[in-house]
Amino acid sequence: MKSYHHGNLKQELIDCACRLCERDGYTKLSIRSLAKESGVSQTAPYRHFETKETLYASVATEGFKKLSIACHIDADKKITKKHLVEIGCNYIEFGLKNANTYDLMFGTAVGNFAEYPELLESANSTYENMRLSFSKLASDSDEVIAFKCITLWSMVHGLVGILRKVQVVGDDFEEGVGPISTASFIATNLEDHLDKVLTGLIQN
Amino acid sequence: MKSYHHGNLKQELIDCACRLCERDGYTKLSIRSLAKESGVSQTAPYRHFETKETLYASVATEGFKKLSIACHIDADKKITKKHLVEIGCNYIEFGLKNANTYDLMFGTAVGNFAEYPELLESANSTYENMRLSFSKLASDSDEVIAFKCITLWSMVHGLVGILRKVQVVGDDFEEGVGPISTASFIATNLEDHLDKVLTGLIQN
DNA sequence: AAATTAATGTTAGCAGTGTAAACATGATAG
DNA sequence: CTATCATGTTTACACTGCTAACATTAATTT
Repeated sequence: MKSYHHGNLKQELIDCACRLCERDGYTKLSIRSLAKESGVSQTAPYRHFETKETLYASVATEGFKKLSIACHIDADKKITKKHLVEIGCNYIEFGLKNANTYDLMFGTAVGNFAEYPELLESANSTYENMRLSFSKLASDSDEVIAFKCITLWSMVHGLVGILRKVQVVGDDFEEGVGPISTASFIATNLEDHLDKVLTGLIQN
Repeated sequence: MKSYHHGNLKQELIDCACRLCERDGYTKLSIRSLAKESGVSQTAPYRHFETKETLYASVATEGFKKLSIACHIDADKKITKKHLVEIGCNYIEFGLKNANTYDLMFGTAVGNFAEYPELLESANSTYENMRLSFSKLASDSDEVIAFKCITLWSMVHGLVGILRKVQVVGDDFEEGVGPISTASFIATNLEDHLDKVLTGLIQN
């Protein structure tokens, strides 16, 4: 009982893409399979996404929105180091639990965010949230805040990457004191770890 | 004047793959185009690489070897913080200048390093080098050394990722004090930046 | 040295992909 | 009611990874 016009195809494609992308990785995602899943012809998606990268951009946009939510701290009052540690932990948790989507967000599948206004906006807004938190931590200059912000971001971003990589290998190997078990240790003591490195960054 | 047997196909394919991968990104790399480039039939590469991932693994292996060299510090004597800063800088420089290869090394194109002994070995050896440097910095326990090592690695790894991402967008936008110009600032003051964050990590 | 085997290369072909062009249908605006 | 425009379909092309069957050369064994 399906009419010629689907009615809600674009959103359904995005939702489906998000699901499949997270399940199998964006590499396995094909426009054709997506179309089939939505019971529509192979090329129908092209009415809504100029190219595959456009679809990727939509999925990545959703990803940044979710990341923003995951990293959101509701503290109107003063923000402490503990809050920032929490933000960092939530960030890393998101990156590890949504690894495939995370790849799409930070990999090279979408070349230049500037070509996709919504994506650029959602990514900037994620940054802006973190920036705001730092601005509530201490009365630093904008430059210093941005500096701290990027430092924390690159730190947690790096941890996501390394922890994931080592974890995969760790499924096959488990040694005594090598990188693998060390990474596992860090992963299970994230709060302490972030606290330690953040202390060096902020003198609060 | 080419004989039926190429003689050195495997190595030529790897070399060619490394070149093309770095030039266009591993996504654009196809076995068929590679074969054509080497003047050999479409399926000849399959005699040397079971699957495309195997080829990726070979390129990634070369990448880790180069990264090892880039991060090598010849200091038999005592190693200082300054040396580690240098290692970090060299690492980041490698990641930024060989961005496409770096993607292959740390992305998900090669799923599990353990399936490719040479890759696992070259990656581990890169880690081992860094570990050795830390062991010459102070007489810490193995656990502490591994901890510091992974922390530095994730830090520089994260910086590579964030700097690249922001740089791409920065080609189109350039603001005053936002993330883009801040990242540029960090990129052009890498040594200071690494020194600052390393100071928090080591009490030397 | 001859014969057998293993390594390496080729041809043909399948199933799947991104995407463009031409066409069909249905919703909407005049 | 009609014209237009957004949306969906069909067909087609060039490309991809990969397999199977076959050809040629190198290496090994007798």
